[in-house]
Amino acid sequence: MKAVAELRPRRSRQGPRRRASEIIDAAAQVFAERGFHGASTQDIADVLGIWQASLYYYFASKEAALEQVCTRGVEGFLESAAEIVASPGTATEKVQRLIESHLTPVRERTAFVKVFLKERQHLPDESRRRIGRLSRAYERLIEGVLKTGVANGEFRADLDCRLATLGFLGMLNAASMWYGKEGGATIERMSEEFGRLLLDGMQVSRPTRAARGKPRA
Amino acid sequence: MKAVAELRPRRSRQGPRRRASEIIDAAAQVFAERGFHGASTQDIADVLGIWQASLYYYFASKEAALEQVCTRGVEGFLESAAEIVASPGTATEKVQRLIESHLTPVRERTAFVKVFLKERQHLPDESRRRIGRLSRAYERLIEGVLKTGVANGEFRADLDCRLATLGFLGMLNAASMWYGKEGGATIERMSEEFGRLLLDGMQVSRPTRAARGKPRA
DNA sequence: GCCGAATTCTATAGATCAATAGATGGCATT
DNA sequence: AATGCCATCTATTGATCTATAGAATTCGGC
Repeated sequence: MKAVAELRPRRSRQGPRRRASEIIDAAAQVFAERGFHGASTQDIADVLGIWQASLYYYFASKEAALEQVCTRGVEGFLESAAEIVASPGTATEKVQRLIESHLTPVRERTAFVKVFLKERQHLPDESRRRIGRLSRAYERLIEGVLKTGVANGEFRADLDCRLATLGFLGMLNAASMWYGKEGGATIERMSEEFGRLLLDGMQVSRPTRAARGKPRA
Repeated sequence: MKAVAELRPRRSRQGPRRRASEIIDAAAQVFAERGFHGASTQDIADVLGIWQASLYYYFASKEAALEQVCTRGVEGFLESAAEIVASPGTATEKVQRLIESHLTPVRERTAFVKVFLKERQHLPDESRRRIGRLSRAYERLIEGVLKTGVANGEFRADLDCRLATLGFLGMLNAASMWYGKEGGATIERMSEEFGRLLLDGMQVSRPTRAARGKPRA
């Protein structure tokens, strides 16, 4: 429809990639708010103050835009996890660092991470599979650290590493959904609190829960 | 389009609510698979083997169908949590029972719970607010149990009850997304493993993580 | 075998939306 | 100040989808 052309400051030419990145930022924001199918290309154009058809100068299809958003949503996770896994340190220390490195993109690229988590299922087959492989590789890295921890006695022998990995990711990924809406929930606080919750539940040797469960009052 | 009329066994008249419930089951299944906006009413009709327009005998609009699905997706959570909270027992015991009661609907009504979790944002204002109130009341019940546990010394004094509640729900809700896809992940196993993870992370008095973190190998 | 209600079908209106094609205007460089 | 490219606009097409209206069919009960 209309696109308040009068108010739009004509963009001076920036680096060639710069404007393209603004377009994808807008797409990420809109997809995060309304979902991929719930958002129209018009919605994206409105954020930018340009006409709907102009978007097609930057991407070939709405699905291609989703792919770019999701790609930015996963990028970095695998790399920094691999770095942590390869570095020296106990499994406990690695888990703590994995938590921090998982939450950092949530602060830096909230919309991208949200879209990756909720909308990647709507990607066309090829890119969905590509991104699915990345996710699975990431999960495997985490699960590997847990298994190492079990093997060397840091973690309980009966820890179900697969379930613990899924629980770990479930807890941390939920954070991306309410980050920004929950007042005091900073990345630092979450890293600390979730680190304690998860690590204390994995580690060995403590009295049974039933025994400790008795309240003193 | 077409709706294989030859193959469809004409439904004999069942209880008045019975057929309506089958329609909503189909909607839940389709919404869970493709998302609310990604699913067409045609998709729902295809599952049932009837014509798209016939659905409107059962609901007034696609959004009304979503509302019915989401309502069935939340129902029971609040009631059984309230019952647990009101019953006698330690906070530890209550948390364990809250975990089990949260996961049970995931087995019984997987599609409904998934749709509630992922699609409720697309409900029209009024019903979204109604369902939002239910969710928040549920969260408050859980947070209340954690606070009680901190107050009576079962849980760490420095436990961030709000974050722990959100982490708790994040972990458990993620389960509904992969339940059925992860081979050995039964509700019982998950209750047990997630119970240990979360409770051990909340309870008091153990050596520092750093000290226990040293591997023996 | 007929009646009436429950259920499904047929036909279509009306809206929305992604995507294409080509025109237009500005800006940097010369 | 003329040129050429980058970015956006204008106009439109065709597909898809929700929803409505009313006709037709089924079935249980009589």
